[in-house]
Amino acid sequence: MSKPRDRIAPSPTGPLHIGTARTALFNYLHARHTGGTFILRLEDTDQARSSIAYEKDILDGLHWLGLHWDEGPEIAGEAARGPYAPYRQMLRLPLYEAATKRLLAADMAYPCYCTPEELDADRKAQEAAKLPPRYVGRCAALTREERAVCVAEGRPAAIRFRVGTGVVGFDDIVRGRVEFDVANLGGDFVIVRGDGSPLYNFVVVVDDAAMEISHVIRGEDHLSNTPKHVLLFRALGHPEPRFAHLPLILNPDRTKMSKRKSQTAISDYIAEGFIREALVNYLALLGWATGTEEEVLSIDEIVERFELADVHKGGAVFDRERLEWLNGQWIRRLEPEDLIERLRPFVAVQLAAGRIDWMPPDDDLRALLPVISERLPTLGAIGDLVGFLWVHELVYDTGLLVPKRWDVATAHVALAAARATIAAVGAVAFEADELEPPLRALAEARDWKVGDLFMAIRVAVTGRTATPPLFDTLVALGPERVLIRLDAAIERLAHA
RNA sequence: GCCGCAUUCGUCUAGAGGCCCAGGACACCGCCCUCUCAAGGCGGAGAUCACCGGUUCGAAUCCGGUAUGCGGUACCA
Repeated sequence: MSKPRDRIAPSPTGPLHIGTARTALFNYLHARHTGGTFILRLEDTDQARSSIAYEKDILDGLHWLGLHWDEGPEIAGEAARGPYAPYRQMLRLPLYEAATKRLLAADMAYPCYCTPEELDADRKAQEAAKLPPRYVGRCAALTREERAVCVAEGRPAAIRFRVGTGVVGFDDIVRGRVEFDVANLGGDFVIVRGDGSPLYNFVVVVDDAAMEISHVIRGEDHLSNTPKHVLLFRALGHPEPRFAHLPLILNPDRTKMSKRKSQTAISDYIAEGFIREALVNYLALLGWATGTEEEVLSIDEIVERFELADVHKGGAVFDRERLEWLNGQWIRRLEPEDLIERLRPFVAVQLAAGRIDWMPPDDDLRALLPVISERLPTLGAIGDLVGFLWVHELVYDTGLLVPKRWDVATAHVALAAARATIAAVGAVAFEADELEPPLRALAEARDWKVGDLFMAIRVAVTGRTATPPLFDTLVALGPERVLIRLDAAIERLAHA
């Protein structure tokens, strides 16, 4: 048996959607697991809604996720890859025309001259009669003469495919046997618009046939289109591919995930600092599981374990909390240099937003890694976590300097004493291990709770009540700035 | 309306007739660790397996029906 050929066929009418990314991932997983070929095809026949910016967003997103395709369209000056080019539907128009002609010649399709008004009236009448909407077949049996009249009148002709009668069935890999009575398909459906442009349900089949796609893996929302596709494959004289309809990703209210109710653009997740390993891992686990208790898996481990037959049938609610947890898991698994590399753009964003005053050198970031990696649910959290390290002036509420058990005077005395203690440690010995003992001793000598003393110092040097461990933070700041900030805090308290 | 698909803790899921009065993970709660916040460890709470009926010595697992939800029903993709 020949190797599988799987494809993702996004339409550039919006940014890369979580659902498209998941479908792409499952196609990729199936191709890689079986040693097959993963193909990218751009479905850009909806010219009105397609844009090059969306196309770029989609391609970049797929690349970012690591879903590299074996065959695909030309992009940014790079030639198309693969023996079935072009991989962009607007460039394949002649193929659809040829297929249309064949269908027309065999009378498996026919021109339809119905106007939108007529169609609309039909639909309304059916609705009023509580009948399911379907094409009434007005043009199905036009004589040569009648057609000639329409042509002479210059009426545009859409092309309709004859659905015939009977039951169409197929064996869906995830759902099993699915059957539809052709009578419920809504009548002969349009495959080419009046303006000559072909429709999705048609081109998808022409292309899947031409590209020898063996497995059509897509969202469940396409399940009811499948009988039309099966009919078309047969009419075109091409063997049908296997179908696998994936469960939908859902909004919290269990409706199909949508922009209205959820964050759906992959680029938004990237911008927040989710990393590809986590997103891929999370998406793979929506609708599929290994059957073991393994959950944190690399894409290669998933490829190894993936089976289409193990995919679920029921929809899955997108759970951001779980994604965040996985993101943390993966951030902690990154090699230090890799993490620095990925963190840098997020620090740059802070700088550009004016939330920090300078860009820290990599050495500074590297030194921080041990204390920040377990505190980053997303890379974008870096600013909130340690942005105070890279600003000239701290902005905070003076009241924070006074722990609950203390009054202003105590805080003032304590910070002054802490300043002296820290100064006494000196720049040469400015290490966490050298700073902690004397400050603990100070608290003990004055009968202060160490937590209170440390909290006052923490706020004085960071402006925040939640930070990485205090002594590591002091070291990261360096002796000069620690003393300057302590002085500033002491000054504040003097006036409080 | 019609057609189709689905239904195990709040969420993601394990489960393919006895191992399940249902296991894991996220979230939640408590404890431990602890200078705060995390991370980590331990523990807890949380599912009459949608419902009803059948098959069977025995059903979350098989069969039928019902309910609910979702998807589709375009000269969108």
